[in-house]
Amino acid sequence: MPATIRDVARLAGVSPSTVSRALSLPHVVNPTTRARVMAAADSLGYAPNKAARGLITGRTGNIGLVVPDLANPFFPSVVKGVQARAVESDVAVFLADSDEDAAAEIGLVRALAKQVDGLILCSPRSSDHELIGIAQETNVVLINRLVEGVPAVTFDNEEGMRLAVDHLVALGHRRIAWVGGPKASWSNRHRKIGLYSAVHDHRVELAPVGSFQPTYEGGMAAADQVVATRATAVIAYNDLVAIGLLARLHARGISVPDDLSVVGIDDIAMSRMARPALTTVRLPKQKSGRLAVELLLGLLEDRDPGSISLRATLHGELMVRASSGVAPDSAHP
Amino acid sequence: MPATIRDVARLAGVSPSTVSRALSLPHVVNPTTRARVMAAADSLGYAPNKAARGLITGRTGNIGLVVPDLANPFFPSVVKGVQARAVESDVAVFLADSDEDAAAEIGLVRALAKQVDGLILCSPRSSDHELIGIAQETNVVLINRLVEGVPAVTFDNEEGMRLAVDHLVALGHRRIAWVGGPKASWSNRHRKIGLYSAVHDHRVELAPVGSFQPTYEGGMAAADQVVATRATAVIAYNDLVAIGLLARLHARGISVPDDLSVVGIDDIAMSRMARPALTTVRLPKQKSGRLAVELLLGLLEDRDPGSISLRATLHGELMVRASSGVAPDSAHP
DNA sequence: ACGTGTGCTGCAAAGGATTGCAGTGATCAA
DNA sequence: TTGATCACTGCAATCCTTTGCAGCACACGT
Repeated sequence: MPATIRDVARLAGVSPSTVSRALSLPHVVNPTTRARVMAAADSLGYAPNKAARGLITGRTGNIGLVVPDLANPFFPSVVKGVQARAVESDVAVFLADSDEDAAAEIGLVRALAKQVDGLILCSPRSSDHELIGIAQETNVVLINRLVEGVPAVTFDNEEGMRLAVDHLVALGHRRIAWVGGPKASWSNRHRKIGLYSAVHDHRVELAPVGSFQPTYEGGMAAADQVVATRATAVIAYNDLVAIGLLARLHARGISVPDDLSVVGIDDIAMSRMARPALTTVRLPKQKSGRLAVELLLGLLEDRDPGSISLRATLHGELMVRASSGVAPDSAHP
Repeated sequence: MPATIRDVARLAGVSPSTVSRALSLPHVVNPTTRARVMAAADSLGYAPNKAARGLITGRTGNIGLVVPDLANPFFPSVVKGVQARAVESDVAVFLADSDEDAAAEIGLVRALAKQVDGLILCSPRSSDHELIGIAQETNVVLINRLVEGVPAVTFDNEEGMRLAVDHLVALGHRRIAWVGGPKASWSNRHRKIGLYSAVHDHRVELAPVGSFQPTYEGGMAAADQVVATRATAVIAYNDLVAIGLLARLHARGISVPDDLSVVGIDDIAMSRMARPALTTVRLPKQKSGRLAVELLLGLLEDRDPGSISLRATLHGELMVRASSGVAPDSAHP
């Protein structure tokens, strides 16, 4: 039903080859001819069939994006960034949601791999081994995960946690609780490292309360243990957990930030709207998506690796809001 | 790099045609041959090239999904539903975000239309006229929008508002404020209709306070006008607006639900976590996505229209939470 | 022994676009 | 006038699959 290159050729009175060249290599065809072709093309509303082109050029002009769970407010932001950057380069995006399931993730990747030029895997749940395997077969860029030899854009988690700790220490806190995320999580590991290093440097106490689900419920579950540590501040694995903490603390009549300061990391939209508004470390989520696309597009240009940078690290920014305040007993220690 | 049908054919000692048939029409090839082909195929990890197949069959096995804004928590749920249903039928999904821009929306549709079997447009911002035009060229299913002659899955907004009003009236409220959404919005129009009809039937007063952005900020902006109406309850255009109301009311020292009950519609994840938790009408968002895919797949099967239902209406469910309570003066009217 | 039917399989075209190579015609120099 | 150069343009092959049609071999009935 849509116009083909032949229709345009016939209407312009030239051969299909000329149409193809007029559109993609404008300088090699006679300006008069080109004008005629152009006119014919947009009188028919012609646009080349990407699939057909892909067959011969080996490039589809499509990329794939896999995320663990769109219901987690972190990921839509990343998707949006990928989207925005992709349309700028006239690239279409396949989206897949693995539902936090590593096996499903692999399946989606396999299904997508054949019809895209490259893949962006955001916070992949698969093992390093599997990811390396995938990276050998396809062009891959990781977001929020680092694997030997695979291009990636990551957040500086260590620095982010340091920002949080610096902030709390400046407010006079000397004993800080930590609500950890899933043990298997790459970012949990790195956040923890940054945290330990920061508290060590400041010579303040750390009270870890274990691993929890990275959800609102996880935060609710962790709250009582946090209270039991007698810390005056708590840093949560992420904002969702922090908001869960806020809810449970309120229910128990513990005042934030007067009795306890709460700090998260991510800065999802919800954090601004929490009560009290959540102090957190803003991670440039959309930017990570944009950057991943740029990395991927770069990979596709020069086939020779090494010519372009394969790593990008994004920095967080402390957003001081109402959930953090001076330590309760800092006036009379 | 990936194996082609010819590689499989060579390995199995048959012609490409036989391979093709062995995989898609198993009953027409000799069982022995088929076994040999199968073995060859998965020893090479062969999967047919969708683009090449699409070229000849006219079916790509891909669908497109366009949403106005992924940052709005309503849409990721829909996307997730579409996704989930699509993978079940081995269909891949192109996702595009129009950023609330009608012109961009059309552009994305045009770009996508050529490489998909059909399109799902969620809450499209374009005019009826444009949508009809698109529907003529491509298979289209709308979500959350009704246009003459175009298949669609919608929510029963009228009924949803009635649920909200019934609830408030039962709690003794006699004067209800309404914070409207964007004038151009299809769902705003229908929610308003349902609302007017419900309050009319119950013979209670309605105090509309105008149109606001469908955002947290919109809700903040509307709050003071709501208070000025002296209504004892307010229904917001959606949950985001309701949560904005909650925030501003709290800031002004107005207690919810003691002084004022607040009800939203959508039931986004955030609503459960609001303080107080928001009473709202849950719209089956994921389900709408699943259903849209089914409708679209149905359209692709039988080309003859009329054989399948072109419309689906989904019903909301009242989620009573802490933001609504008995009317303040209902004990002594 | 011959014709017919049956069950598989292969040939070749088609689908839309790109691209190396060859051909056309014009222009210019000798 | 002829030969060479140049700027364009067209032919045809190619990418990977699918599918209508034809062909082959075999078995069976007569």
